Amino acid sequence: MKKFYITTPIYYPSGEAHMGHCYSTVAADAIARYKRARGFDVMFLTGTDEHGQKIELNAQKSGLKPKVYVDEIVAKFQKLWKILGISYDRFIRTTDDYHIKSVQKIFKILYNKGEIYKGKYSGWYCIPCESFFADAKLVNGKCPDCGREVKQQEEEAYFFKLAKYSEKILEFYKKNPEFIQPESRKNEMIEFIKSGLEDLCVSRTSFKWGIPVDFDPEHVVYVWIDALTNYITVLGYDGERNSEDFDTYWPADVHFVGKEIVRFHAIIWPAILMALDIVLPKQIYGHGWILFGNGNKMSKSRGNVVDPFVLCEKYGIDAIRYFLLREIPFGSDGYFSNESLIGRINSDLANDLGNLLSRTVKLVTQVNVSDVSESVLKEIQSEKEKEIIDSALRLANEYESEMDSFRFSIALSKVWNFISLCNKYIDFKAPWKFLKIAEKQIEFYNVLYTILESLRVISILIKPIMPETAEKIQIQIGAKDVKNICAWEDSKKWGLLNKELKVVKINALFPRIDCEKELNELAKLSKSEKNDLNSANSNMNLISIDDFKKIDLVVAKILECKPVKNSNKLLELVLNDGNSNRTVVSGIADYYSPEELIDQNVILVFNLAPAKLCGIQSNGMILASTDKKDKSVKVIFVNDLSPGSKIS
RNA sequence: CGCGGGAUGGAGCAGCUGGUAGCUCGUCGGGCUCAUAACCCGAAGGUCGGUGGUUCGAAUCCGCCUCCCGCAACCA
Repeated sequence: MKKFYITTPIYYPSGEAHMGHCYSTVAADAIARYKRARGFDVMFLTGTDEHGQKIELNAQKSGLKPKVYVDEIVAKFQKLWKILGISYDRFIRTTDDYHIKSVQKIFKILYNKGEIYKGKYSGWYCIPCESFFADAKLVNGKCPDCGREVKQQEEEAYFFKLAKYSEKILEFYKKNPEFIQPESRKNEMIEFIKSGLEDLCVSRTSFKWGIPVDFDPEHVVYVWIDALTNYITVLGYDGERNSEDFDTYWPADVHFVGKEIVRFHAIIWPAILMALDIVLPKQIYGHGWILFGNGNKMSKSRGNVVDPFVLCEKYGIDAIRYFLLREIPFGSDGYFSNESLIGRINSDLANDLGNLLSRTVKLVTQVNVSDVSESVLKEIQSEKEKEIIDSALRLANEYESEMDSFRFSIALSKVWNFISLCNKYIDFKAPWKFLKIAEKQIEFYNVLYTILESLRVISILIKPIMPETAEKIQIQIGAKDVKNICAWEDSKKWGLLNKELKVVKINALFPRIDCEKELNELAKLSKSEKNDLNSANSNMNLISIDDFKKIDLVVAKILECKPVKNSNKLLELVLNDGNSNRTVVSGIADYYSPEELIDQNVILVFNLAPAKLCGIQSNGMILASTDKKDKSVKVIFVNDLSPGSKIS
């Protein structure tokens, strides 16, 4: 049996699962289901990448141990996958015992081979902050966080010899032109490599939440070797002996990843594998992003609910799965809005597909003949039927070739073209005219049998993407419990349905949604969510009067103002605070021209630590507000107060 | 000259190995009544960001320009 190994990225559980996670995962699930249907032995992997400083910090903030903190979030991911019908075969957590052990072994092997060496990471170190900073990050040669002195200091760290693989990787791209998809991302990678790779720092001592390097426990393994190796450790690879799963499924047929992490998968991951003498995965597919709030006023004012739990519950998982894969071409970015979601549900799912099924089933209940023989049917088939049958039989192959290249959107649109053809066919034949004419019953039957068969084909093809809907269709057209008519290959055959038509009328597949009403409801929902959040925050973040007194606020007059070079957001201001002048850089260039600001009095945060922005030192900040209504930024002017006045 | 993506009827997109500009949604008119006010037919609507060039002919190739959006730098 041919195997197919597909993976999603392992997600970082530092926050809730969102639409973006759903996108990669639903896509991978659709392919996994599709390949299984076509007879592949599929291994579909997803999971979570649970180590690192950010998790450590978040856990600390919530007063939890890191593992307890991630356990909670990971459970939510798994719950969401269950709701969405994600048919993963394995779920790896980088905190799983077997993974930890394998990573330690892999690290050691690479070290023994000389692929990893102990080196010195040098940089500017701030002792109180316990942090390293690069040259560019320093402010006046001092710590950007606390403003204190920093020292040039060296820290031990392990490095992976990434640089030496530059040529080999480029060569690999050449030999395997399909390795990085889509094409445009490959060019980016090539450019990146050509600009020069450096060895990669693969251990940290600055935080503890990670897999300890077992022969040097001061260090924890940094994300690269910890996370990327999940694709092989899950199969039982531990660097020493291969496991049965590894032999069966590796190399991966495709890693689905977001475009932001293509680089890690296309450069670092291959280098690690080369160092381990393991063959490389066949393909990295970098899909686009789902974007929200495209400046569309309508959707903004109405609010967008993007909580996948809420949306699945409201519209059903198949609608969401369909929308994600149909609306946005897999390689490009696309916008999500409640409006476009409802639009798709109404026009594609309710009107086209749902209604086709509904009208057909109703008509079938009114036909007065059954068990018409094959030969009689063939005899009365006209050009129109032949056109439908032809298209139906072609459809599966076309669909396959799109799905094999992960072009979900095009694959689906082919199916929907066919659905549209079926609707046209019914209208052309107008079978309802034959309803009460006895001698026309066979023709009546013929039309309906043709559509039922078409629906059977459709249901098979959409099943990987819309499993529930496919099943509902098969029940209604009487195909559910009939053997050997709804497997994948049956989509390439005609006339499999029982000639004795048996339909089951149930509820509409996708009830039409009143768009206006629904959008208002969703807006209310998102509003109440926001309010909950606000009230929660106000309870959590109370500060004392002493905290407030730490901030010195002073009225200052803007004397000069000019744009900052190489920046479209920053303005450089010279302020007089009553005693002296100082420079402040402010990110308000989008909202104010320099002329508007000169001679105005504003509120200055007097004792804010200096910071360097675009190379200019900023001493303090001026107060401004983001308007709740239109999100514009407005500086708070206090022209009736004189410069130097204290605010308390 | 930091890197990259984009500018096509009201909206979202396809076309970009050059040869009468397409799709979906929306709008308007008509048909049908089996169906989830669904379905079918038809129409209006674009000098394909601007400009110069190559060509018999350019949305499609080349030069220049303008504007948008990511990333990077950075919104103190």
